[in-house]
Amino acid sequence: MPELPEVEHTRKNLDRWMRGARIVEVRTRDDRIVRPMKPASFVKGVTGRVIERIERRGKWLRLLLDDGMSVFTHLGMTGWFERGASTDHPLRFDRVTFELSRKGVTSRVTYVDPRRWGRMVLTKEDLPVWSSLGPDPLDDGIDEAALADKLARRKKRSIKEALMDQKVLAGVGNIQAIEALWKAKIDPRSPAGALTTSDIRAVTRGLRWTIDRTLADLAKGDGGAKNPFKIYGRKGEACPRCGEKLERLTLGGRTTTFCSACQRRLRS
DNA sequence: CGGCATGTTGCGCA
DNA sequence: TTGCGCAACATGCC
Repeated sequence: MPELPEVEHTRKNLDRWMRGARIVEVRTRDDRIVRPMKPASFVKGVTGRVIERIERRGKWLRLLLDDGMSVFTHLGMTGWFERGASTDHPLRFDRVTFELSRKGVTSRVTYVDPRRWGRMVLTKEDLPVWSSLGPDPLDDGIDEAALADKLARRKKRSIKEALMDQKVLAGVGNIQAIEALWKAKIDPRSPAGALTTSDIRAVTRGLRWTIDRTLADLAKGDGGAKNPFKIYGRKGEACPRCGEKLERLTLGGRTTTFCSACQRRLRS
């Protein structure tokens, strides 16, 4: 599920579901999600704690506990959180289950993750990867001069790979990069160093556009039946802007949809 | 059955 | 030292 908009949506949910609640019981038998900690140690460490606040940076979430510890969480490719009642049947692919109590009201929040690429790390210190993240487009905004600097230092990388580098901007993933570059009319293969100031402005606007749009879709909460994106996953379909056939290639090991007719290929 | 998947990390090599 | 390409992780779904 998760790129920046989905994780932000998750943060809002967790804030409503968990903030101010006490963790009265935790269950996990999965030794991958909480690695390198043992499941039993994780359970012991969080049981009885009150969740004071939920933060997000890029695709990472952080639950701050009342004893100064934090649970850093990453959803990997297929993780999500779901709320239910303490009496519900366990969910398929449940990995970590929190039984909560707040003002005498009990509830359950379950971390679900079929592929188990997600993480849940209980620690007092900031996770190094959390500290190394670049600015968050939603929380910090996108500073075009700072972005230009970062792109200049990765001048030979494709612009798409550079945007997905979490040290450049935190939270931009495959879909958001594809959609933003389409909006900016820039070919994803263009070297990062070839973008002019106005190209960088166009990319910045493209990112804001796709992030806001995806967030709005999530807020509507309409089951997510079909692909809500303009070009992601639409190889072979007509470009919604110029009508030419959308193409696909691989960049940095990731599938990339684009329109060679209306996305300009920049050269350095 | 084959192919593909919204992410991150670590390794080997130039 | 730095950067790049790629496999690995584990499993579902079309």
